[in-house]
Amino acid sequence: MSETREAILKAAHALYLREGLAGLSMRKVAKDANISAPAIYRHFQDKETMLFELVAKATHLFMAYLSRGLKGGHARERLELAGEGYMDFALEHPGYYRIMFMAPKEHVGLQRLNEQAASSFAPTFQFLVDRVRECMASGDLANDDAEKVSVIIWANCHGLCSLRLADHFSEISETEFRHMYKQSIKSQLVGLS
Amino acid sequence: MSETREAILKAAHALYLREGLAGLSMRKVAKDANISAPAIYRHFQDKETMLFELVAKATHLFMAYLSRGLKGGHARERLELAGEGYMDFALEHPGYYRIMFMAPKEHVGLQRLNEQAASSFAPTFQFLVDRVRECMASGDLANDDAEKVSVIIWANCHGLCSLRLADHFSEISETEFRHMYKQSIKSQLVGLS
DNA sequence: CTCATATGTTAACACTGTTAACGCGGTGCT
DNA sequence: AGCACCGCGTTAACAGTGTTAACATATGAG
Repeated sequence: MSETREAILKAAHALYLREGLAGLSMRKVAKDANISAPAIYRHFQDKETMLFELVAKATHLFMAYLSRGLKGGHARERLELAGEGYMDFALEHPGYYRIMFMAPKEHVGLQRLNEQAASSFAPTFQFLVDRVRECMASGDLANDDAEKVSVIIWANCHGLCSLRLADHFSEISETEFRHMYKQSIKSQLVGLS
Repeated sequence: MSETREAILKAAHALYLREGLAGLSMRKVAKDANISAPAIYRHFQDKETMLFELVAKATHLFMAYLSRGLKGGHARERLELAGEGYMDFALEHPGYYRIMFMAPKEHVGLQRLNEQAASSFAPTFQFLVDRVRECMASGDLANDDAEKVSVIIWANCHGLCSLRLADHFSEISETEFRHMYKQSIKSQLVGLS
């Protein structure tokens, strides 16, 4: 790829992690990349597509976290470990998590981003579905529509993580949160088995 | 209250519902209220506090939806109905839901809003805790830390609703979604009882 | 009557994303 | 070699943003 294109992405990456989406302006990115702002538009259609590149990287990292689950010895353990990987990703990379799952399309004018993110996210969702199918095959989960059950599990994980990241219960310590998260998953799996 | 203050809020309200947060600009609000933009600042400290007024109204409406649960005959039913009220609110007033629960502080520069929203939200959370306590007393839920269990339930509801509102599974029809939501709550309560 | 206060105005500042117009350097074609 | 093209950068500019300063006007109190 182009030299400066990488520089732009690197600058945008760092700036986003430093100041969040609100602080991410094209002019700042340009300055950090030692370039003028309009030059960015030689490499990216607009701000949104530039952002999407970051999301793509984040999705890659996210997949790595989920894949930790594969270390598990049996189906149920693999599913639970994947769930913990999900939480680890959210807590260790809140900036990424926010832009991946918590940016409502209308809020910042990111319609297209969401669509693209959704499609790039498909394989990681498939990973979850696979874990669920595995559990249904081994009897760890009751037989049912695997995709639907996956969504339910995903929503449970996402609910806790997103509320946490939106500071809706910041009074709870991180270890308490992690504990609650695990318990929530376990009790939910009980309900689904 | 002041005459124009109400006009401003009304205009902001309509504009937000019409164009979302991205389209809500002080100048547009001013124009809709037949006023000049800086005049707004005679009535509100800044955009954020103006928005907070809308959130407060939304919270009021939200509480009404939750309270539908009280129609239930016994503890378990009241809890489940409250959960459905939660979903109804999210689906019928997605704009409100988004700004209440899905606006990450850093994204739009709404730090203070989130804090205030959190405090104004406290009573509605208390309502959920009460329902949970009731279920523990009646034996519908296992005895445990009621607040923690409430958070887990809330997260489950929020996870499904927020993913839905973020268009993360827009391929599912609304009736399918409602069905899945109910099933998710039921199975979770099984896990918690 | 006068003075203070509340409430509005216009002009302006410092930003934002984005486009237009221009220029420079290298590459390929005749 | 000359010339056109094109990728890549520049500066200037546009339309929009939240917000503040400076100024005006009306209203009510002493």
